[in-house]
Amino acid sequence: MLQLSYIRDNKEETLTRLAVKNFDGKAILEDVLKLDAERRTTQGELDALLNEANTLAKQVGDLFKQGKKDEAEEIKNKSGALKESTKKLEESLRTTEAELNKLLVQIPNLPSPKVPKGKTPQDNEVVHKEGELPQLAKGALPHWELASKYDLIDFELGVKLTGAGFPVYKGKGARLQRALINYFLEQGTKAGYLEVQPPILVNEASGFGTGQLPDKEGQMYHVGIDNLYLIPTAEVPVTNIYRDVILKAEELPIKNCGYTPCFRREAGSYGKDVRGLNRLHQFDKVEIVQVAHPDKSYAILEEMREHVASLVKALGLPYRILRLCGGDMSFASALTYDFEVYSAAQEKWLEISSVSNFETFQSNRLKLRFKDGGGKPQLAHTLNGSALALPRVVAALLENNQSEKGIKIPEVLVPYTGFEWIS
RNA sequence: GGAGAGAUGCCUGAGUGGCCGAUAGGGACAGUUUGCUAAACUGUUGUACCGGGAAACUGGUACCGAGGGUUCGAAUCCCUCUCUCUCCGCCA
Repeated sequence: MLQLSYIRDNKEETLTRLAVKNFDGKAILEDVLKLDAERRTTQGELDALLNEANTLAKQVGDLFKQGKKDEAEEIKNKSGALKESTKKLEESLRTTEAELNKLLVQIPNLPSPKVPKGKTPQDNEVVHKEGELPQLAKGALPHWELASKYDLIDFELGVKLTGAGFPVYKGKGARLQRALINYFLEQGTKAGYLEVQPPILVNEASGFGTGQLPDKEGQMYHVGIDNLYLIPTAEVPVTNIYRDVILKAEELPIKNCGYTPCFRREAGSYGKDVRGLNRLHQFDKVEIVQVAHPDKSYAILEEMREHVASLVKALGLPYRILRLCGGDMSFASALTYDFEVYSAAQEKWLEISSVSNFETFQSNRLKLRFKDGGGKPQLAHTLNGSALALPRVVAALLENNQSEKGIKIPEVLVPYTGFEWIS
């Protein structure tokens, strides 16, 4: 959620930057500013009335003590009359605030000045590319066929138990999952992130805090009986740790990492994009989250990008980093780097990580602030990134590392898998 | 799931209708004292919004789990909800 004070003081700037995200904010901003002005007038009037009512009430008390009953009664009547007007004003203030809020949550975050213009993924800017694209022998298989050839993942069994998009990992397939999770967590810890293990169901307030609610309700699984949501990413519980928190400046930056399963309904997807591991309803991910001082957040974004790059590199996967264009960015992000690895058998790039700076967009909702010395609390910046999401890493590893001998496990993973080959 | 107790500031905890934005203790911070440490003493110690001011600051309003009600006046009384704790039941 954008800060109202910022919109008020920088209307034109806001419009221009929203346009980079292909968001025409003209009408909504007009309404926001109008409601804001209304709100302030109403509050001014209400405060004046309440002030009067408070003064009168005090007088009544004093008069009663002095035994001046008649005078007290008189003021009581006066005060009672005020109540009508304060009630009306309170009601109108509440309505105005609700309307204002409803509009504010519909406005996406402003993209940082570095964000390229554009509408589609084709307009994303490739900022880095590394690793040789593997030349596979004839007859190379896509990962879903490798998965069944070596009995690593059983998609049909998952359908039986739950439905499509809930695979069952078996044997070395399961062990590979566990190895990747451990490896990623270990690297996160080494990079100074505190490992946390959060709940994977969250309440509404948490969903709102990171921006999944109210709009993206349909993307999350909802446990109606208890009104809880299955998390689509660890970002939600981990970032919400800091909801309604005022930190000390010296506590920044806060670095957390965590592994969780993630659940996404992925309503509306279909076709070859969802084949095999490409898109699942349940998947595993290690997430890194930072809460940063506003002056440092972009340096930290680069640091996080480096961390993710080091993981991909260590796994020996050819990858590229994209700076997302305005049209392809998420609602809440100010700047996003996407990591894609090349999947040789499918001959396409698969997104395996997304690293973003949200600036104050989340913290404004979360009321996540920090205090510098005796100063006023100010909003912190939040950042997060996948480090990494497993399924597509697994897909790329299986496909790129296949040969007649089987599938070669990257060296860094061997201590965690306990085997060098899947064959 | 059943029965009971409770929710107050950074923490503990007092406060049963006006003198309460809120006693006290602890913690933290600042100052004084001290050769250092410790101790002692003094002071400070919330957030949001509206207004004034260049600013330090200052006037007002709201906030004692959340929402409603009674009243001239609510932390305090009433109702609803949420959560926590204790005991019992069930249980990895």
